[in-house]
Order: sequence, then C-alpha cells, then structure tokens
Amino acid sequence: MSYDNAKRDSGSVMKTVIQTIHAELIAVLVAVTGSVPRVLTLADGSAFPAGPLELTHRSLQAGVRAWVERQTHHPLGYIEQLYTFADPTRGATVAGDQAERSISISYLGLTREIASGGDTVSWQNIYRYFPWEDRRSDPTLIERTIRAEMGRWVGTSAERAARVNACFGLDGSPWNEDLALSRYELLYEMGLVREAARDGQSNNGEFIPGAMMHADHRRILATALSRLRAKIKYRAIVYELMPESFSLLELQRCVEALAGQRLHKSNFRRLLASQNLLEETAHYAPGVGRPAKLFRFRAALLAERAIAGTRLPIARP
Amino acid sequence: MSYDNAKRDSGSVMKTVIQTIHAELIAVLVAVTGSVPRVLTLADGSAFPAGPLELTHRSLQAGVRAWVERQTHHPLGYIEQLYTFADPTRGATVAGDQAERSISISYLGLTREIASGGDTVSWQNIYRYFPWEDRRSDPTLIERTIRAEMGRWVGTSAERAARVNACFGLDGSPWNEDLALSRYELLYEMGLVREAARDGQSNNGEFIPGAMMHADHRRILATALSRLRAKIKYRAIVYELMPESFSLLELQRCVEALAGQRLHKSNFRRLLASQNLLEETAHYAPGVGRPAKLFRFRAALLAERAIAGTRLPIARP
DNA sequence: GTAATAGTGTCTTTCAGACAGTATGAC
DNA sequence: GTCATACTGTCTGAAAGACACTATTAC
Repeated sequence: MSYDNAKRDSGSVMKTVIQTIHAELIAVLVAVTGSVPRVLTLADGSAFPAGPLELTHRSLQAGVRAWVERQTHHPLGYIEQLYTFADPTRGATVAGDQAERSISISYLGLTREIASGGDTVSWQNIYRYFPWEDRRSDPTLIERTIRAEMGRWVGTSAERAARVNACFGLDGSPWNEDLALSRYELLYEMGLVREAARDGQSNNGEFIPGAMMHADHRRILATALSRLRAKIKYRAIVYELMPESFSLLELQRCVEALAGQRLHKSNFRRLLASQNLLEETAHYAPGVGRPAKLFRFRAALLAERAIAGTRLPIARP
Repeated sequence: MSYDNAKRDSGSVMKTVIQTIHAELIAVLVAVTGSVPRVLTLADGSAFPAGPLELTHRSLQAGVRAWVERQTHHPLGYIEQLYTFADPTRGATVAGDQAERSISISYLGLTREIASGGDTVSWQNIYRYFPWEDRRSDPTLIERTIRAEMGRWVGTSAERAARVNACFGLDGSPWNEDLALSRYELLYEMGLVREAARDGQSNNGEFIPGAMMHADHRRILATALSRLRAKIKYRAIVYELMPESFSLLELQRCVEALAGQRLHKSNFRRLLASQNLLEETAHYAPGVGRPAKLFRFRAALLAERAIAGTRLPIARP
C-alpha cells in the first residue's frame, strides 16, 4: 500500500465546506544600538512587518524578506524561523460553507540598525514591551509591583507559588533570563498584561507596565527574546549585530543588552579568548580615558560556526 | 494610521489569482525501547503520520494529536513544534487562475512504545535512516565509506574540507552529535543520499547506506534528531521516554540511544545526582549479576522544569 | 597630580574526566 | 570460590567566579 492510500484509508469523512487558509509571515528584526536592544516595528511600535505568503515567494524565508523590504526598506541579513502560530483569537470562523483560518509563521532576524524607511516605521526598545526583563540597573523596581500583584493570584496554592518563584527567580530560585516567554505567558494567564483583558481573560489586578501590541505580536516578541537569549550562549550570533570593528566593551554591552543583565568584565573576556572568535585590528577607539583597542570577527569563523555545543559525559574508548 | 492601513499602503498590487494553501501537519513520534531509538511510521517505514489542518482542530497541536490517533491509534503524550517547511518540490503550482501551495508544520513527540495499531503502522529504528549517526559500537564502519565518497566532493576546496571536517568530526574536529541535520543536509548536497537523485540533485558518487522516506520526511526526521540531541542536555526530556520506574543503567542506555554515543557511567550518575531529578523506590530489578535499584522521577519535577539553563559570566552586585 | 575608562593577573571554588575500587547477586 | 553486573570513592586538571591590580589617555 502506498503512502497516499494509507492516509486515505484512515482519513476522516470529507466535508463540503471549503477551507481557506491564510498564511501570514511575520518578521521580528532585532538590532542593538548603544546598549539598547531594539525591534523594527510598523504602526508606531504596535506591530511587526508582516504580510501573506504569496505565489511569487520562492520560500517562506524569501517571502519574509520580500515583505520586510517592501514595508520598511530595511536591508535584511541573517534570519531564522521562530515559531508557527494558529492564533485562536483570529482563528477558525465559518460563514455559510466558506471557512477561514489563519496561520502565522514568524521569523527572527538580526541586523545593524539603519535609518528607518517610512513615517510609521520605527525602531523600538524591546524593554518597552517587557520592562521586567531588563535587570541591568535596578531589578527591584518592577519586582516589587509584580510580587504584590502575583501574591493575589498565587493565593494558597503551593503549585502556583513554585511556578512563580521559578519563573521570576524569587524565594531562592535563581533568575533565568531565558524564561522571558514563560514569564510573559504567566503574566498573561494571571491577567496582569493588557492583552489579557482585551482577549477576554479574567483580570483580577492592576496591569503591569509594558506596552501592548497588535494581535499576538507581543507574545511573538517574547518568543524571539527567549530564543535570542538561549542562543547567545552557544552560538556566536552577536556577529550579525556588531559593526565591522568594535571594542571588547562594546561587544560586552551588546550581550548585556540582550541578556538584560550585567556581565563580569574579565570573565567575559576570558570566555571570548577561549572561543577564538576575534582578531585585533590596528585601530583604537577614541574617547574619554584610555582608548580602546578595536577588534573584528575572524574571517574563518563562517566555516567553523556551530561546532561547540554543550557536553554530555561521553565515554572514551 | 492603523496597523492595517500601514500594511495596505506598502503592500503589493493585488493579483486576481486565487491562492489555495494546504497546511499539512506531520508528527515525528519517538520512543526508546531496549536501547533502540525508534519512530512511529506509516507505509512500512516510509512516512510519518500526517494530515491536513482541518476546521475541527482547535489548534495546530490538537490537529496533530487528532491525526496521530486516527492513523495509528497510539496515545500521545508530550509534543512540541519542530519546524515549518514550504517544500519547494511540492511547492507552488499554477493552473489557470488557481494556484496551490503546500506548507508542512511538523511536531516532535515523545512517548513510550505501545503495540502498533495497523498493518502498515510500525516502529522503526531511527538509525535505519541515519546509520552514520549511531556511534555506540564502531564508528569507523561507515566513516570509511563516507570519507572516501566525500573526498571526491571536497576536491581541492579548503572551504569544503573545513565544512566536512566540522560536520563529521574528522581531522581533529570533535564529533558533535547535535549536527545530525547539518550532516544530512551536507550528504544531500553532495548527492550521496538517495533523495538527492530522486529530487534531481547531481549525483556524483555511490549512495551512503540509509533508508529513504516519502517526500522530505527524512529531512524532518533529521531535524527531530538534532533537536532531541540538543535538548536532552539542558532539559529532562527523558522523563517522557522512561517507564514508571527504571534502573540508572536503563536511563543511561536511553540517553545513549538518542545521543548515539556511549556515556561514562560514574560521571553520568554524578550528573544525575546534581540535578536532583530522581528518587529511589523500594524495588530492585532482577537479572544476572547484582540486582539494580529502581528509581522514578521526582513528582515535584513538573513545577521546576526548565529552570537550569546554561551560564553567562554574570556580574554580582 | 586627578578623573575616567581600558585592560590584566591570580586566587579560590567548583566541576568534569578518568580510573580505580567495592558490593551483591547466580552458580 | 568465579563470574557477571551494580554501584562508589577519589585523584587530577580545567574551567568558572570573584577580586584586586596596572595601563593609557585628557585635563
């Protein structure tokens, strides 16, 4: 029996309803400029570049590139697939025998920031949407608000308390920057972000600061931030974000901006040295104080990428 | 200006072609049985459970669950999204003013193996499709074949040589089990797997052993294997694969099966102990030699999951 | 000289790799 | 006792974390 027969045999009864599926491509473009991580947005910060998958697109990635360039006139470097959503709020609706369904395929891109192309096209600070994710200065500012609001939701449930503590690094749990998405989802579930009220979730408390976005775009941004923070630890993705040459401190500030945490200078440098990613240039950056030596990424880097990986306790023969 | 207006302003000229998009859901279900990692297949091992996204599906995940249960009658536990493909070989075709396009959204699931449900439904050894990925016994067997065939493709290109060495752990580079997808893609590009010839890639050499699959299912399996191997290092996903209780060696064999490598016993145990995942049971497994103590996963594990994460050199204030 | 920023040395603790050992069963 | 498998102890070297130090500019 062929594959197609196998499928038909165990398939469902056909319906006469005609189903139309809309596939939307969404791009989250990230750059880091002067210690601020930013995303490229439309509509004054409330949405990402997006558009339907079209016939002229040779691939999903090509489609994303086309839409971003059309809508923002911003050149596009490295991009990778993020996640595919079938947003229930924009989900299946049936009218007569016509049914509609919408799928969003999101991509994450990394670039250097270039002057934005249109009136409503702009670069926005990522932490405008997630103030609680930036712990570079004083983490306690927002923490206090969150802790108070959460207390109400947790109530007497030990399970809820454990979840909140793990997500937000409270009560002995360490803060884990990768959990950005989990934190957003938790806040949403608790009814503490504005979208929750809009989407008809129960809302028991005050809203936590942080700008809302169109549809589920803010959730997509949280997904992007989580992915970015996890990836920066085992891949040299900062490559795409830095200019031709840069000082070591600039590189550190870039990673700090994404991680939302301050890093330890000399340990950071030791790590860099062990990775053998950089090479010196002959130039120095001017400024107050001692001038900083400028570095660039090693050219041979492309071939070697993605070899490190984490460790398992492998047995040697 | 609203979001929708912004989109329309910079949008393309509308075409009168009506575009139909087919969204297919594909499930890669993995289990480990007796030191063998296996996948659930249809059509005697040549395809995965799959079916179109339907109106009745409340979400993508629900759709996947429905199709798997319908086609294989196998219960489904933990699943996560894998990748979305717009396969060019099954891609855009235009007939009159009707255009068609197919998207595949794949999911990875983890389970314990249960007797398979239909005639052509079966569990297959993953390494049947990627013999070169199993290095538990003798890595040199296939390595020799691969090395010979690759030599031809590499030629005098230093860049190609570097890529091959990094992927296959030759010439001083360490073997990295996570690169399963890269290795498959490289072999495909070199024309050394059967699909390459089928899809019209140039074929310069002999084929490397390994069973072919329907459409791009083997590529999807490679994606799944890579994801699984990467994830097993920072998440306790083996949880889903093991029975109620098990010996430490059984757990080790399970990880080894997925990683395709032997692990170091006492170091593996030390790692387990530091993670605090397990608790003892009162029972012992019988067998030749000293009976093994049986363990189970700690119940409190659910709340704590996904907190570990890798490290950045964080500065303490 | 001071202020300001750039960059290095090194001590201590923790952890990963390797190898040796002991424990408990069947016979 | 032997054989086979289960499990533990510990030595060693390599990283990770923390802290203090020196270097080079502008003024």
